[in-house]
Amino acid sequence: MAMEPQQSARLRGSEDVWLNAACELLTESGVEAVKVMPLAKRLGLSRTSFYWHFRDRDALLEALIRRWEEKNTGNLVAQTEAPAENICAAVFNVFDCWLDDTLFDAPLDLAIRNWARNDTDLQKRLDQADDARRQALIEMFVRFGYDRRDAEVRTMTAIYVQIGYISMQVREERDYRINLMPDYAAVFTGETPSEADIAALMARHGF
Amino acid sequence: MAMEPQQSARLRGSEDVWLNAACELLTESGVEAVKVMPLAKRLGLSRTSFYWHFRDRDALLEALIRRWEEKNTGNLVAQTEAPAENICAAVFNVFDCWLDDTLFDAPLDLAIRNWARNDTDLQKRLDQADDARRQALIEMFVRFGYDRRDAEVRTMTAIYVQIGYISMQVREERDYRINLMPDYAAVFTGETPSEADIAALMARHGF
DNA sequence: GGGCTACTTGACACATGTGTCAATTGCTTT
DNA sequence: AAAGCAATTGACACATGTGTCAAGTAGCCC
Repeated sequence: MAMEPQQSARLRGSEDVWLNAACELLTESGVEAVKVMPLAKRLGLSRTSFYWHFRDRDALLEALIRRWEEKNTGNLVAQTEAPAENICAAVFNVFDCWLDDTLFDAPLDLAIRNWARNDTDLQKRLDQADDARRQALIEMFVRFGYDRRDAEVRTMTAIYVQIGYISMQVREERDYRINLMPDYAAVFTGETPSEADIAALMARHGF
Repeated sequence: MAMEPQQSARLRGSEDVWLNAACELLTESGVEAVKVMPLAKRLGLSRTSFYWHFRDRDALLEALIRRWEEKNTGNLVAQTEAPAENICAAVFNVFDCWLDDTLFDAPLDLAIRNWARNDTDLQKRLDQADDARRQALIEMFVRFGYDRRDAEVRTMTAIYVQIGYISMQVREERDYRINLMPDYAAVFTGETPSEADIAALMARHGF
């Protein structure tokens, strides 16, 4: 055991080490799997060492929630507000989230959703996040001339598709996915995206 | 405790009693919650009594999977094949599943999906079910003149919306939901449903 | 090299879960 | 009322999880 070189430079960071491992376990197997004992085994550390960094298991779970809150919703809302010439280009801005892991952590979002089903407090925080995302998308459609009711249905279509997609854990090649995006944009908006907008989307993501 | 009259007529059924309780726990809180001890507590029975009806916990879980397999996919596929005059009417036939609990158990579907994430065997069975549903929907769109690629995108939109909807556990009034259905049908198909088809959908569900 | 601090450890106490077994209860059938 | 089967039970043995504590180790600053 413990054949790794002692990284004397990075003594600080043990807290993050536990948190990262917890995040992996959370996204791989759900909250129920985030237990101190398996975590310790995975890290090759003593189980009790955990309690030097976190008060208890609950403190670790709270840290996980904070990490999620600080990442996903903010970027998604920002993408709906990015400047765009037409509705398809605006939708493509949102699609950036599904192509760029630094903008949105889909597995984490899914894990939080599943967790919230058995945790009333977390469900409240999640509802707030969902509300913010919904409002932002509706405003985006309205800004491009859709009437409110139509904007709401198109927003919910886009949101449900996104949640359904990550919920089914689809494993597609990146280029397969990006190739379908113009088609999805057409369904979501009812308009056919222009070649220029498609090219811009592609270019942003290295195609 | 146990104030219920002893239902002497229905001694047989204890197995179902455990299975139903397990199904409730599964849909409410996930597989991790389907444990013999809490189950016994909920039923007001001794924990060990369970082992007279099932060999072990795994046998109970297997029974839960069977119950799901025998219900959801079959009805959904059947609805895609129901006779229809046009694509909107066909989509409305599928929507019957989201309005009639006897056709499709959405919470159970969600619970199975979450469970499958940590169970390779179950994931395989789920993949087969999803494949069957996908093929059936694609054929439905193709039958009404959509080209294959378009049919695939529209199918995946419909499937993701459905999964996303149940994954987010939306709680809407039945009549609110049915009122939006013509709008969703329009997004999914690109066609506006006729008043007659809308009226038929409503009538089938008592509106 | 002595001591500080950051971090790790094993032993202990306890809760909740699984599964086995021999004994018991309570309907029905005769 | 006796026998028989269906269903239930408590005691036992064991695994995995949580959290506390006092003692131990490693790097670093003087």
